[in-house]
Amino acid sequence: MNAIITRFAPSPTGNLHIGGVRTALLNYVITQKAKKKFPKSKFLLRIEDTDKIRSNNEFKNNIIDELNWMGFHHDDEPYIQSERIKRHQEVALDLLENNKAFKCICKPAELEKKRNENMKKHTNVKRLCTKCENSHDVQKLKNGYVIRIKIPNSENITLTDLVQGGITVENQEIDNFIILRNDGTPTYMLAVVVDDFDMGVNLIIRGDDHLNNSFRQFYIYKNMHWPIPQYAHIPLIHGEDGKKLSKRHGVLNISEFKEKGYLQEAIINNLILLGWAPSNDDEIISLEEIINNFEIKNLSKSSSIFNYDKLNYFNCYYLRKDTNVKKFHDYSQTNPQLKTFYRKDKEKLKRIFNIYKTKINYYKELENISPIYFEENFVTKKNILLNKEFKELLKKCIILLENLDLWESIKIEDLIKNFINTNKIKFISFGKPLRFTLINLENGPAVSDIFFILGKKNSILRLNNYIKG
RNA sequence: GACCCCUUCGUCUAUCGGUUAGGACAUCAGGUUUUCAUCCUGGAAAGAGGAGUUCGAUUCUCCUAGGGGUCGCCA
Repeated sequence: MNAIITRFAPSPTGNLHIGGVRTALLNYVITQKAKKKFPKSKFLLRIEDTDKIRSNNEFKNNIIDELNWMGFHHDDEPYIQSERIKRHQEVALDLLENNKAFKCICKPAELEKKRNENMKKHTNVKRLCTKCENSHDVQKLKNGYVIRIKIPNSENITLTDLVQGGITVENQEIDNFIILRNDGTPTYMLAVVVDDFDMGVNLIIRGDDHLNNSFRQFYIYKNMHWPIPQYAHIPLIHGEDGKKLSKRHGVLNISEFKEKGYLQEAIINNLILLGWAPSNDDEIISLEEIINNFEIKNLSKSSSIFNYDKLNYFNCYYLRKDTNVKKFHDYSQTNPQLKTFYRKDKEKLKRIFNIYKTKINYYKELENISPIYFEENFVTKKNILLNKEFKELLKKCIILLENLDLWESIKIEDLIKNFINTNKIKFISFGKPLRFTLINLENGPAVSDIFFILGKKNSILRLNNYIKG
């Protein structure tokens, strides 16, 4: 056994998606685990941008940035597939010269028509070009053709997949796929194999939507006399409707999760539990523990549905940890609204976070919560709770508050408790209108915490303004 | 339509032939609490259906049904 070389190979035709993050996570975890035994193991990143029309740099940068943000650092510089076209062409010509591939001049529209007809007739839709391979005229052409791979007709292939197990496919089910396009550029099917071989990739972990491709790509490996890598085709994540995850399922790009204030460890914890479970019952699990315990062979073969409730549960758990207070600080610098509050009074913002962290699922929720505490010309709204008796009590209470030197939640709480005791009233009958007077909300944090957030001066100002108004 | 894969509570899963089928999220009910939340305790909730193999099947085999993936000069 040797070092394990894995790769994450996204195409930059969109931003990094939660499904892609999971694939990257699994590649990363497996490689880190392997590194403990074989330090030369590597996790590579390859940008598959052979589709020039749909690929762009913005997507490429997003993928690289977000992968780094997640903490899935790759070894080596990112490989850019389009820079290796010459090499891909070389392999295509090699296959052609060795009679492992052939030129084809079939028109896409004709093949499309034939495919539809064959589907209706319930016959094979895989070998649609039947004439070109045996036509001397076509094979002698100097241009205006595509190059297709040759697949023997009567054999079958069995591949052993680390997740899916042994799978056998008849060659009849494999098409003579194109390896070099009309314009001389390589297709994905060729480029992916050439690059994986050249980079020494020996374990391919990818979505099981590629499972069928393995059987096609097998013939490039075989004809080039290259070793077949190990495969692990992981089941896809689905939306709540059981369908492949897509836009209509809501937030999906990792950038959006980041922007909302989800933490990396919550996302990782949530994703690793799709299709896998740790041997003990403890589902709160760190990346380090995942690396130590995860086994790809224990991954489920069936797809799983992405669940926001559980993600929120994990995020809520992690963002409350004291060790993650710094993350809130970092987040507040990336969120425009929180950043202005931070500049105004960073201590106040921090107090808000500490008091609200048991009530929120992700940081962005503080956007709606914070403004009331930063409002400079605060005016208490009308409310049925604010009756005459309350007003009279409040006047007395303000005097006590003004005399309180140490403005801390516990001290304030004691003061209010004493106050209600001496006045023989119930906490709730005084506390609730008091909360409303301060922040125009009936429900929320303990009133002593609200006082603490606002600070002595501002709290008393708000109360006095209410009394006057 | 063809090929390949899958099927345990609503969701994610545990179980490597014998279990009161376990856990987590969500949900419901109590309790703590200063409202909301947190937290604690408890409840309800599952082997797609049918054959077989076996003393015994959630577990092994087959069939059916349902779901998913693939079938591009996209990746």
